[in-house]
Amino acid sequence: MAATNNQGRTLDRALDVLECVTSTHEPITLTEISRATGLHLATTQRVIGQLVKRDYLRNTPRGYTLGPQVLPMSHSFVLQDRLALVSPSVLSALTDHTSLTSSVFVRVADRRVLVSRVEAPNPLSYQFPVGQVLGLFVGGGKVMLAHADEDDRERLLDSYEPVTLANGRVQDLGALRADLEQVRKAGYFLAESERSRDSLSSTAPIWSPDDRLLGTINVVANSGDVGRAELEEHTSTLLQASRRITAQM
Amino acid sequence: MAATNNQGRTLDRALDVLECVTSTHEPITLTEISRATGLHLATTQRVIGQLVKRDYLRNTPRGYTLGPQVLPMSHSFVLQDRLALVSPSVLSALTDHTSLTSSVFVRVADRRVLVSRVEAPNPLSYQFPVGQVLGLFVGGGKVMLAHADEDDRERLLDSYEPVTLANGRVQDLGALRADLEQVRKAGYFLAESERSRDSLSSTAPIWSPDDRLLGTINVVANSGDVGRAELEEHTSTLLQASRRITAQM
DNA sequence: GCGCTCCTATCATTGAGTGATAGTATCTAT
DNA sequence: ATAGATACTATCACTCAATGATAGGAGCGC
Repeated sequence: MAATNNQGRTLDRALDVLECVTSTHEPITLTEISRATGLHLATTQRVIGQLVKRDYLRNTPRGYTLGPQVLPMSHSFVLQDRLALVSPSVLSALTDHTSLTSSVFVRVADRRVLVSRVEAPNPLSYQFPVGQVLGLFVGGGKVMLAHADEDDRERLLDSYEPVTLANGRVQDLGALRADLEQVRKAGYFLAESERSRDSLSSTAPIWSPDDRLLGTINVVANSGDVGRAELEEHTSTLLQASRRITAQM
Repeated sequence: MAATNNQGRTLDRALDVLECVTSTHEPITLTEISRATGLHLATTQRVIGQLVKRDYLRNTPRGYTLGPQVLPMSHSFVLQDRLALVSPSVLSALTDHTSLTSSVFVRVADRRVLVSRVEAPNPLSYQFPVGQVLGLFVGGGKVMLAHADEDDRERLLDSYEPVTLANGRVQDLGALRADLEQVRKAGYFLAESERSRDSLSSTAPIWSPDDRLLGTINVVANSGDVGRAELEEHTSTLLQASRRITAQM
């Protein structure tokens, strides 16, 4: 599950367990965790015991789930993190101008995580989706991947396997590389039903004042409501929103 | 900061560090964390190094803050936890009937944590407050304290120091005990400007089908908008909402 | 310059984490 | 009922990773 380093092993293993329960969005049993993480059953049990004692995990009849102790951390993160603090007002303005749902993602390990979102006037889902984890190989994830360090990017691409997009197309490594090149050239990426069907999204990178990649910002629409050309017209607004965030960092 | 057990020490200490950064809602330096947790500087540094490497902490110029890796855990918790899943619909109905903001809290260690909230038509704050941590000695916290196990409750009361409520009254141990008795007798608690000024709240316990305390549910209003008598009238609605949650657990 | 604080790196010691083993509980199938 | 899975809990000797004292850099103010 993670690098098998020999320093900080105990903590690393505990975090492996936590992330294992996190990525499974259903209750998971002790033995399943043990298998998924590759840890000895006894070790797994000891770690879990500690995490349960401190309310990071909870033991339900159907297996272990995350415990309520994880909530204060996210709450505190949102109050501490500069990007999370700055994003909402910029996203509100962006959604006002475009009437589209807008979001900010940041890179976490080999994924991206939703940090802030403002729903369009006609909201899609009720559930608060902050913390949702998505991949780097489809849709707006490509923007994050395109601007990653070269060695980092190549490491990720080495493990890439072709996937079928929501629009039916099979995306092989060549097509992905072409998109990444396109992202770097154009400065944004417009995805047509890549991650979910009948949706269009446009994504731009967010840069720090010293030109490091902080995350991505995007707008998303239903294909029925908005056409590709119409979305293209919002490109300058999107890029401007990105720069407004940069200015406040 | 936590029990100085000799089993699971490494993990316990790491969690101490995490919770230390969590409770401080501002960046905090290495040495400050070392002092606050009582850990050796070298130990603190090693733990932090691991947590940073895995994006649970982040190193800003002004000190350490939480990292984006904490967000997926909360997201997953909300998708996994029965109470968090059930609460929103009940809270929506409660807010519809009362026109008041309604919330569900659960106990975490010696505190309570906001798990779900539905804002009143005239929303108070924009910021998403789920994960906010509050105490057990004021306002709705008393409901949670009143129904805790006796030894647990006495342990908490042993460390109690009189506090000044937002309404100006000083609450000594006797007054607190009287309120707890009142909570158990009446089955709910009406607080007048205890935690924050010019606010009224009414809080009821949430029971599991086998009569264990799961959390609390409450409604809160501005003193200007709603009087005490008016809030009392919503008591049966509040208790009914609590029972609706119990029925779905 | 000196002194102070904060952070990083090194390394011998040791005790906490480890994992094999055995024991218990629960369920299904026959 | 009995057998036989499967899932979980408890025990304990070994050993390797966590520990913390120490020393070394980096930055800041006086």
